[in-house]
Amino acid sequence: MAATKYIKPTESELEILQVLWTRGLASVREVHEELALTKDVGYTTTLKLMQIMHEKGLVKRDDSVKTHIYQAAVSREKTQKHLLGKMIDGLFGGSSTQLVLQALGNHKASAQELEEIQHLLNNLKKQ
Amino acid sequence: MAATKYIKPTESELEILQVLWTRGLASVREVHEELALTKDVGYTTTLKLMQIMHEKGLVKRDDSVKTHIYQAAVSREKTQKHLLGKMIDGLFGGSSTQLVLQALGNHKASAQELEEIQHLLNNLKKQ
DNA sequence: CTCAATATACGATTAGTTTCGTAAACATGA
DNA sequence: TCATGTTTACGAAACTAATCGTATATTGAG
Repeated sequence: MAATKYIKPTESELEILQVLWTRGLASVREVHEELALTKDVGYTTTLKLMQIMHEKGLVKRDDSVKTHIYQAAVSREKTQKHLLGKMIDGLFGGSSTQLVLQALGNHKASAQELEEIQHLLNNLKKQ
Repeated sequence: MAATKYIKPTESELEILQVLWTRGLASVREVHEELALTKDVGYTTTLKLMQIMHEKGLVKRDDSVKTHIYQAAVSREKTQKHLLGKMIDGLFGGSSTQLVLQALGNHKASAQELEEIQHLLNNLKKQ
């Protein structure tokens, strides 16, 4: 039983996955409209990308109806984990702590968010 | 006065920057030997990449001697900050906290590292 | 039914990345 | 000197990503 090889989404593919992760199900049109809010791109470009993603197995689709309905085939969490791990190894010398320090240092977090982190930290300390 | 545009290093370029960041100064040969430890690549490939990086302004070099000596022209911290910010926006919905939770959850950190994070956390809480 | 709107499919182009072969310059030791 | 090894420079090939034009199919309004 072959472990299905992890496919690294390209940047454009990630943008599309974003939309699918938050919407669940979406047509090419819907995805495109959302992308078009923040970038200037043609409809067929979005279509083509989603077709490629389908070939790669990044998305699933229901093509029993004329307007195909897509959904992500990879989970947000798995993808985050993979890319984060890659970044930690490649850019932070394998130290997740360095990454955490950098992230917290540069981006503002609310008091509530800090509490969440404190919570997790307490749990980790217990072990 | 134009803000010098941020150049995003490619994956291969990042590998080279890694070496330069830790060594400070290095010849192509030295960088190549280090890369060759973990990947199979020809010498001229490394050379070419470093030449391209020089054109892009990612590295500086002293070519007053026959064997050119290179060093990074972009700092590790700035690069980390940039790529991390991109990842937070693109993959974690803009929430650095989500990224931190994910990072701490998946990678083990030593007690000492946890203390470092606790420190930073305390400082952030005070504000 | 026919026309217009909208959908998918697909090929081609462009740009960027990575790779390496080959040539030319240069230094060094025999 | 001259042969050898090391270096840089350069061009081109192979590959990937992203873009869009055009053709074709399908649906629905009139």
